[in-house]
Amino acid sequence: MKKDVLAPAAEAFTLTEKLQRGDLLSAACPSRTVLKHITSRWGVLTLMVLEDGQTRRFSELRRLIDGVSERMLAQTLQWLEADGLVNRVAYDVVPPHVEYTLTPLGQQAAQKVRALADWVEVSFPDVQQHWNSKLAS
Amino acid sequence: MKKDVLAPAAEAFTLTEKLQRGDLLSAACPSRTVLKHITSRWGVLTLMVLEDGQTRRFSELRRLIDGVSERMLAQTLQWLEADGLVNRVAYDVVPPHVEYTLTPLGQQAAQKVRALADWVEVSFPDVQQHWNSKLAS
DNA sequence: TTTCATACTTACCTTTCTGTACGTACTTAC
DNA sequence: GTAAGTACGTACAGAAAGGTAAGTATGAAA
Repeated sequence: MKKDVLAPAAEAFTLTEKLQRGDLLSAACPSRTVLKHITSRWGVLTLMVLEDGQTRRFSELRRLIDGVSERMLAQTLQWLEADGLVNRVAYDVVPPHVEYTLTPLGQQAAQKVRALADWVEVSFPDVQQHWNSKLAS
Repeated sequence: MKKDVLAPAAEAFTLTEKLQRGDLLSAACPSRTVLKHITSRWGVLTLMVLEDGQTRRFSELRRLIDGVSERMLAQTLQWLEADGLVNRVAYDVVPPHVEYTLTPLGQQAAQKVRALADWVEVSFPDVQQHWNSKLAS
């Protein structure tokens, strides 16, 4: 059984690497991992929900994001947390209580995600129309 | 065409369906399919590359998007074409020649995608720094 | 007293994704 | 003459994603 990898192995690269902008078109660029987390099936929806700045509990997120399983939500939140996009605060109480919020970095990402998501929702009728018109051919 | 055959059901559906905005938070909403295509591993990169408005040949895209296999690029382009985001023009010549462009709808989507991709590339150093700082804990 | 809710984790298994390899029909370059 | 490029389609297989079910400690509600 293998453990889920949250972040790639740490290389001892320093200044040069840290300061350089990622290049998504290069297969080897680790920025692809970040894109993967953000654009993952549940990552997009999670960021979308948190984008309004509200603090949400795990169970709240689970209810808001229709269809996520607990397993996947937990995994997605861990990815986003590891990337520094979401903040996790756990209270050590008996019925567990954990709160999630976006970090400043996460807010930025979430805004881009929301813009895309909004576009999809708004433009969906157009896409659907295209689907329908293709059926006739 | 077969539209007539489907008329009763289709007719009752059309208005509601065409005019309604998608709801990505609902598991059953078909707009999730569109999001899936756009945010798919190669979908994002394909839209990114086409975003500059240039017409690209299949092989060009393959070279620009480092790491895609022919199979996946073809599949991705078919999804985007079916959704009305990209335009495919095939010339019936012997060594195949096919050109891809964004449709107006696709341009809109691509702009949102590019904004997100740009953010990822620019903010990647921050994420990386977060990865590194976590290693110490 | 039994049940439920919380925030996960883990094991197990199914579904989906993705890469590799091969075929094609013909032209151009070497 | 031979190899390479073009834009795919298809079959096969391994990898990854994702769902389901079960377990946990405990307080609160029924």
